[in-house]
Amino acid sequence: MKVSKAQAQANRAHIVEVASALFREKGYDGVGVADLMAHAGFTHGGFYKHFGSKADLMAEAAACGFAQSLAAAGDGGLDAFLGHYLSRAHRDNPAVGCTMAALSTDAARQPDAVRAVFAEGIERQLSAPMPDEDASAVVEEGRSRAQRIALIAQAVGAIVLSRACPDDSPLADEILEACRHAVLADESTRAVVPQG
Amino acid sequence: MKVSKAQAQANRAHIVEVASALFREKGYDGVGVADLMAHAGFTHGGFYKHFGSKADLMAEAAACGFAQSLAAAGDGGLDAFLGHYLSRAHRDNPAVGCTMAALSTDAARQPDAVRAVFAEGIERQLSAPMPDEDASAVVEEGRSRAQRIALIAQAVGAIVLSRACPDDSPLADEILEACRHAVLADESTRAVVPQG
DNA sequence: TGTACATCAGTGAACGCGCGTTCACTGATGTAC
DNA sequence: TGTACATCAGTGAACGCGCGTTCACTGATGTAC
Repeated sequence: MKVSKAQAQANRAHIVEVASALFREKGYDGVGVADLMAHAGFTHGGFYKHFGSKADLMAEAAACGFAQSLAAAGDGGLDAFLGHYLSRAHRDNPAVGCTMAALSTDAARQPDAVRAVFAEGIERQLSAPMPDEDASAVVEEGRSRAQRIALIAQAVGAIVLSRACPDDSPLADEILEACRHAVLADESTRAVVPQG
Repeated sequence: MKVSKAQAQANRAHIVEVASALFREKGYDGVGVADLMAHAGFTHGGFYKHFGSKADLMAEAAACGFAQSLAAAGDGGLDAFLGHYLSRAHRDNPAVGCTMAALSTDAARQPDAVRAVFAEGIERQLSAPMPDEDASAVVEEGRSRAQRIALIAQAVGAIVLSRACPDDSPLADEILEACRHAVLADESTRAVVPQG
């Protein structure tokens, strides 16, 4: 049975969104094409009417994930951002969380097309307006690019390490808390010694 | 053909070492039992004379990787450590690099037995003597546990993100450099404002 | 506006392949006498 | 020390299964007249 062009386009977008979540949860190798299509409400045969290969979908799903992150971030201050990003909720729900934290290692083993999307996604996170200590505006011109990179790396590393621990591990929670405090402490000293 | 007990034990250790490197390079799902045994110089059938399952080997291989890291680290100062850890050489050779950076995301999707080894491995990295700014010993009692966690998270995050970029990406190198500088800058200000 | 036909999103069976695991077998090692 | 036998690390074929991908088919959509 054919379907209207608009419906087909919507179905395609739906598949990408579902894939984006499933990949983040189970990794690229942890989700099969049949799996994925079933979760989206289709049979697997139609997959190749939309995508050239599973790797093509990986790239599109990653782009979708990065777009979602950008839409979600950046409303509150650094404190609010860290409270959300370095939370147990984020750690325990990778499907709706940060694509960098969930799939960077998987992406590293994929073709350049997928990794190019990651580089672009990271780049866009860097260019996006970053949360600043809005009220206590001791800082004059915000973080440097290098400082934004370092901040993102620390946050991603914290989630990655925390997720590697067993479910009830106290260390898993400690990692999140330690990094939250470290970033905020660094933030407060940056005003004193601006030459970061 | 049977083999002496000593030889069998050596063969087993060899398989674990080979697995440790291959898993770091290609991920847990990227290496099959037959693959792995062939790389170690055996046929796949004998695998289950040594290990109960592939997951059992994952845990042992991770422990082996952590032990190697501990043996390799900690001789120089922080500068030397970062120069090695956040280098292109480390990023481009995961097989002989840090297990946390290479497999934490993969481990997060594995049974608790594997993740327990990771938690223990992270814990041991924290307890190990960490590189300090030996000569310019302005800092009195070294880093706090939380500061060590934050340092490791940042270093791991930097490698993970750098590896997700395409091979010739300038961003991949920039991430390493930015994090190296950020850590050293933080180190120098920590002397000024000891309350980290 | 109404009819005839081409398009193509979605279906479901099938493809070759590699996966983790099992198993009967081999033959040197290690042990009992 | 020498012989007879049990052990068990390693071999290689085979197991069922799920993978990514292909393909003939369906039938509503979209188009040409």
